[in-house]
Amino acid sequence: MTATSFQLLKTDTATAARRGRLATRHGGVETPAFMPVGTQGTVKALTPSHLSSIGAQIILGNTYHLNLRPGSELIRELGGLHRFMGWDGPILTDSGGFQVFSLAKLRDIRDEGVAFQSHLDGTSLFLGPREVMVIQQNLDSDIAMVLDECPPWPCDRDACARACTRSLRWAAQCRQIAADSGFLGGGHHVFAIVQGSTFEDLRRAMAEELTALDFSGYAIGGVSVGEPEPEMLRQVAVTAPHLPAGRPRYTMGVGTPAQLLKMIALGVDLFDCVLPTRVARNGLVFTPDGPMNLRNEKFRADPRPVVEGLDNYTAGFSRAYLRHLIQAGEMLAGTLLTLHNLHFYLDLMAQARAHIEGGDFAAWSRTWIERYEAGAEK
RNA sequence: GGUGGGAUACUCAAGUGGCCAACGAGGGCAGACUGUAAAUCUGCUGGCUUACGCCUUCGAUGGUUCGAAUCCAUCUCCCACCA
Repeated sequence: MTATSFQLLKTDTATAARRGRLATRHGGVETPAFMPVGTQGTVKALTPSHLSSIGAQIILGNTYHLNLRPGSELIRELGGLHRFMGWDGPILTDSGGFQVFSLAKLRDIRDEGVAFQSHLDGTSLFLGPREVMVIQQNLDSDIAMVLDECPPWPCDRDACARACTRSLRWAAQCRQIAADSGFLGGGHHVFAIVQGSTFEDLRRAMAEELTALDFSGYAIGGVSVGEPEPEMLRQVAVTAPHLPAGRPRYTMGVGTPAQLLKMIALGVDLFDCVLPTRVARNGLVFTPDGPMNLRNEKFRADPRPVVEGLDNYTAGFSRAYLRHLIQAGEMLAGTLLTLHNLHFYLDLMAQARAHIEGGDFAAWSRTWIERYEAGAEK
């Protein structure tokens, strides 16, 4: 039922990079793609029209957060998340698995699911496979993620194996619930998530078992949880080859611009990360020469745009003005920098797609990464 | 002219004999941020120094004291009230 939803248009010869197209009920996604994160039904500081203007194809929402506030029932009554937030492109919703990690002090993992204590008011909230699928169905998510347990780094092998076993069972249950409820038949997707921390054999085994269950897409989870970059890349490198070639591959929660290119070369198609949006609100912008802290005094009178040649609304303002907005605590700073950072990411993905199509992805990305990392060290 | 109150680092503002290079806030400078408990958090903010430490500071000058931002005297400026 999902076999034709992902089209592999081209595979790079020098790397494992892929150029693809994912169909959803709310339109297609050209891959490789970066998905801006809109946890609470908004990509922070931006309007949907901003997102469209910089070429965003698909955004994220979050099961845990939206169910706590305003509640998935309410969103269903009001026509689903797309209508509720005014975004009619595709939406992928995370299952709350990351909150197992990020809200570790406020939850209790059981075999049946995860009992959370709300970070807002302390009330109890239970998220099991059924709950997360019902919530994501209420949200009318185009791509629902299975419930998973995202273990921290480092993680001992036994704990990791238990997390994998639980996550695998939850994935199978989510898959079944989605099929029984008609969610899958209605054209929605359910993506599985491979865990396994730093243990290659656990990752491989989980990838193979999930593949046998036939999901519409496969995510690599358990990265960007505090591990050093080489370890992160290794985990992606050892997992991606065990995922089915005909389905989209999604590395969850990463990364820097250079990391994205490195993972595209490993055969990853989709990414999401709060980095560009979060750091934007803290004054940091991405450039081809590495990140740049616009708060710094050296930009006080700098008349140049953030990055030459990147055409978006923010490009009409000087670094000096943007620095002024940051210094003055003006919220427009968050908007303009977020717009820039996301456009930088989305434009980078567009370039990657073009170079995969053009057959020179390896050389282009090597040059791009060299320049970026040389600038980042300064 | 008289009486009372006040003058502390970039700003506001604590501190009334040693624990004071001096609380706190703001401002400034810098760093962090990777499936968002984040428009957040952390560090520094007299000078020299990696640090130990040394040096110069609390309106000015002089004094008391082993020791003063803190006590005394005089002066300068500011505020309030009375003439």
